[in-house]
Amino acid sequence: MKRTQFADQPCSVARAMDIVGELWAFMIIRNVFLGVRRFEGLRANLAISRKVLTERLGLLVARGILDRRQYQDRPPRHEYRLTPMGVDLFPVLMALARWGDRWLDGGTGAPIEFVHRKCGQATTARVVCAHCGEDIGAHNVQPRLGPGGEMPYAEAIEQAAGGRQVFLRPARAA
Amino acid sequence: MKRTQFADQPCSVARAMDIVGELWAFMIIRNVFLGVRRFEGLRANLAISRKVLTERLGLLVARGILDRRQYQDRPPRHEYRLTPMGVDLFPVLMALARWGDRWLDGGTGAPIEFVHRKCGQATTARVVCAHCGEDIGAHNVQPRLGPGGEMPYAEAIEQAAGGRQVFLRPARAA
DNA sequence: TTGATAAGTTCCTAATGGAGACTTAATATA
DNA sequence: TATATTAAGTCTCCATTAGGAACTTATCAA
Repeated sequence: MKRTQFADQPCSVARAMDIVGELWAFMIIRNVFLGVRRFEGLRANLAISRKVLTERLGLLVARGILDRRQYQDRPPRHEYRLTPMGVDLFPVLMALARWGDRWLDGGTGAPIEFVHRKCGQATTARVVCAHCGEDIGAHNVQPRLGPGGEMPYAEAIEQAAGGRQVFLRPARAA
Repeated sequence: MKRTQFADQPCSVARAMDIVGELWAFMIIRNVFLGVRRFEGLRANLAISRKVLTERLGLLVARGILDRRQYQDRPPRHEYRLTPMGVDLFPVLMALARWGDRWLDGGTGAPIEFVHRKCGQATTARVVCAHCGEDIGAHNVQPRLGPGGEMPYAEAIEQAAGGRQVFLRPARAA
């Protein structure tokens, strides 16, 4: 059976997972961020089979996360660079790493720390509201239907949630 | 072939991906955050097969993300609640949603917005340094080996990166 | 001439993913 | 009383995918 595709769902998380919700995707991206940009380097470091690596790199290029560029002519050799869309995944990666550090470190502390150039400290990611700068947590936000949302979708969620109203309704939803 | 397991790697992202790096994991977690906590609700909303949903829920419970609790006796019925570890994924979810909104919205705008209770605005996640509050981006952090890291691992990355020094070395790494 | 390296391709098999039918236990309805 | 419905799963089957390993191509080095 083909894997279910989420690309068309009216949900940003679904569409994002369609691209990065895969065992290897973030591993590859993380390594590219660390400077491991070439096929052989990735293969050796990730212990991934050539076939799967080829497929994954192809997908990430097709989806616009990576850019495959030739870095020498003879013989032709390529490396993979993050596109702006890929670079913009860095905050997600940091948020994920913070979660992993907090809950899965086995008591040994973070395997890798990131020193923030601005302040010189080993930084941990904090996710805040872009407007007011306060923390964003599960308990201080309320979902509502956005401009790209669809009422049937919201209604389906509310039905699945047992009829409780989940969303604030925007005025235009007559 | 069994999927490669990342749980033992000395990398927080790998360990995190071992749990949430799967097509359905974040979809389920997202729905639980929205209040869809029961088997049938999830199945209907996600259009996931019963078998796969059973497996995924079992895994998320085993990994400590969800808690399965009985909410009525006769007949026995259960629902899934986020554990503290699961609730703590919310910032990651918000960071991922922001990325999806920015790059994958097809020009229609965010399908779901989150209103921040503190400031009343539709919030977007911003990932900042927990120390100084400035943005964290790919270009303003420098990785270094942390207390839970291992030299051979760091060396493997530097070799894969073509010999360039990637990590700042902590003093104790003689 | 042999070897090494980078970057893939191809082939094979085992395991996973998904559809859908079946199960169980209780309540609601005709 | 008989039938339907709902929640929450099992179970079976088959197509697809994952991963290992061997093979390919092109070039430079010894």
